[in-house]
Amino acid sequence: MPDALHLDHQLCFALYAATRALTSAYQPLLAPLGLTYPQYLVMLVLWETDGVAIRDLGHRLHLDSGTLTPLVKRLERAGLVARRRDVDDERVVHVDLSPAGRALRRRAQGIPGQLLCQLELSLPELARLRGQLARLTTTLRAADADPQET
Amino acid sequence: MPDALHLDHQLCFALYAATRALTSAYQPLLAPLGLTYPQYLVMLVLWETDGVAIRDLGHRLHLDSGTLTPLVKRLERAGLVARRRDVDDERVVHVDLSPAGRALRRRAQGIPGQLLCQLELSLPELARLRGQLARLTTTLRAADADPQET
DNA sequence: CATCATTAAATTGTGCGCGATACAATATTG
DNA sequence: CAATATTGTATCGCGCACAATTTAATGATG
Repeated sequence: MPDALHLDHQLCFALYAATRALTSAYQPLLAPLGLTYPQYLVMLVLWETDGVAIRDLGHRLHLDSGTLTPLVKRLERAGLVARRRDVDDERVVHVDLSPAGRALRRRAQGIPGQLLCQLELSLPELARLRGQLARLTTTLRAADADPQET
Repeated sequence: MPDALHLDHQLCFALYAATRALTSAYQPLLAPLGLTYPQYLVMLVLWETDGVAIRDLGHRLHLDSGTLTPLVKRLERAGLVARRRDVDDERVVHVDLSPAGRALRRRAQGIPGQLLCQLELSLPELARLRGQLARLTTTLRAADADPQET
């Protein structure tokens, strides 16, 4: 029946379109800082936890090394971070903020607020939406790890 | 204050992560059909509206020609569609389903149902979430077109 | 009729996102 | 201690996503 394929479009596509719209909205705010949206996410983690291992960056952001390695190298070329091998386990690479990387934090302070205005959502609505999306992500990851689902 | 940058992480990142989790969930279902997720979206439109112009595909999916031109060419190489110049306006390219492209529709019928099971959401929850995301997308696009927002 | 602005595609370049693979370092097992 | 398995990065290739530029065709204007 045609309805299923049409409804499906409405469902998964809404998420897909919203993400692209949101990252587009970030772009003009991040461009003055010289950051892309995924780079901004990495910087958010670093501003919370300087010196984090690439492995843990991947766990926090659900990104693999194939994505993070070149991204972090671009941040390094931009002078925002430095890479450092762990002394005890040389497989592990830590990412340290440079002074410029730390300084950038102040210029990023206003971004969340500016975007919140554009969203035109009440804080409860926003919290609810965020919770639903987080639950959706968890469910999908669980289903992925666990093949047999109804 | 640190909280703003942390809260922002929770908000925008939830959307970003959910989208990647959802497209990952589609992949094993689409791989047997030889389709990627964006290609699947294009096929959904074509199954509804055969012969649609690439321009109108872009409007429906909010994707530009830089994305759609190579994507449609890959679908053409796969034998699912054919490209055709408009006779009245040769700038316009129409995309027609091939017999194989039309036949693929039947094999895609089960996909929405299979994914719905993995989501573990009630239909009202799902409809509500979809509605919120659609509204979010509309709001962000409007803010983009209309520079001055509080 | 010639010119010009507009529009639609195509092209080019950068940056993800991720599967697959390779490899080195560590941990585990017999 | 030696063989094996696991873990963390790095590399490669493909497919988006999109900005910027180019090309081509249309319609409008002088």
